[in-house]
Amino acid sequence: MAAVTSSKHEEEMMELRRGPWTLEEDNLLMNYIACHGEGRWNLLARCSGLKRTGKSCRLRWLNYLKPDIKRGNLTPEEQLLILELHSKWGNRWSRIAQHLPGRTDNEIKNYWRTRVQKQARQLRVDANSAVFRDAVRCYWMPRLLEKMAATSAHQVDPALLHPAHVAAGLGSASPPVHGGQHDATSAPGSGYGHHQSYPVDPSPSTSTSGSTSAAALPPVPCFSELSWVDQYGPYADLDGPGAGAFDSAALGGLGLDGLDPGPADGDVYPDSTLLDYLNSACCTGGGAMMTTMGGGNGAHSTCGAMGGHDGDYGPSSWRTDELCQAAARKLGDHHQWGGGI
DNA sequence: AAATCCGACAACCGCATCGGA
DNA sequence: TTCCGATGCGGTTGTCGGATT
Repeated sequence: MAAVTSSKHEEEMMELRRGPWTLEEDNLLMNYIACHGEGRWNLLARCSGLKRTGKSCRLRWLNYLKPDIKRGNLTPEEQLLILELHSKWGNRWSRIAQHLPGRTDNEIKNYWRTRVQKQARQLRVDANSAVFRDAVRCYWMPRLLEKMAATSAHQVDPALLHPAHVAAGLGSASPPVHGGQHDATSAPGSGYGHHQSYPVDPSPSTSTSGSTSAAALPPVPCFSELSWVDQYGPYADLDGPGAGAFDSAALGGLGLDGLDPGPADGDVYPDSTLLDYLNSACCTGGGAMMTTMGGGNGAHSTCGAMGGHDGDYGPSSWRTDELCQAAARKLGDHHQWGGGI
């Protein structure tokens, strides 16, 4: 452990910086990488003049400064892909990120923790439980598909901003383009995240605080309106302590991106309509999934029985490509699925 | 208007893995 | 084969801005 000790000693001697990066540090890092390329992060840290660890430099570059980093809210397509891939691979963030060009594992991980896990907590189920995956699959995903259909119909491009700052910004004082909430309206150079205001030239962000483009969407069925919800509850027990209450109150408070809160909106979906909607959107081959779900025959996860294969998550894994195709058909959209998944 | 709470995300930390000597 | 530094990965924390009270 002598090496570790001396390394720590070195770090102490260098008075390593921590916390938010400054514009000057970013420029130093970008300049160095432009000259020497990526990699050899410890050497970079020593030679670039940065008082940062190699790790910190690497992270800053990969998660923030790299030119092909895609900024902006995750599109419905990307959210859908994350849900799908996470169901297959679990918390393999880097692996998932490989399938979302321009997105970092950190970004995906944060999305999962702040959005997805929050919903699971509200449902009082484990985010990795079959119950929650079913809920996601049957409600969230169709809504995302609906959003995708709406988006493509209106020719609205997702708010994706490409930093593309290195080439143009080297040596300049202009920070890369990446808004706090990644608002597309952020002017170039004005958009450091709301946590990334440099000590100098704070560049206020035009944060829109969060939610993606759900505003234009039609009313949506919500969990609390579902007749099968209460029946489904008992099965949640199978997924561990505290997982039993798939209750209406919690469900009614859902604020999933793509799911409206429900009753507060004043729109009421007759259950029959809901069931039709869900059956047609969620199931292929005319399987009466919701009926089976509500049947109370002890089936733990009907969705899981619909073909969980090819994944590491066992029998309760599910594939969404068929689901997506079916839902897209239902929505009159013709998204192609399956490529690369 | 001020205080407090909460959501979101950048950054850090520790551990695992890889690859060269 | 073993050692050790470099790198990658996932979990967690810190901090800030907006929302709410």
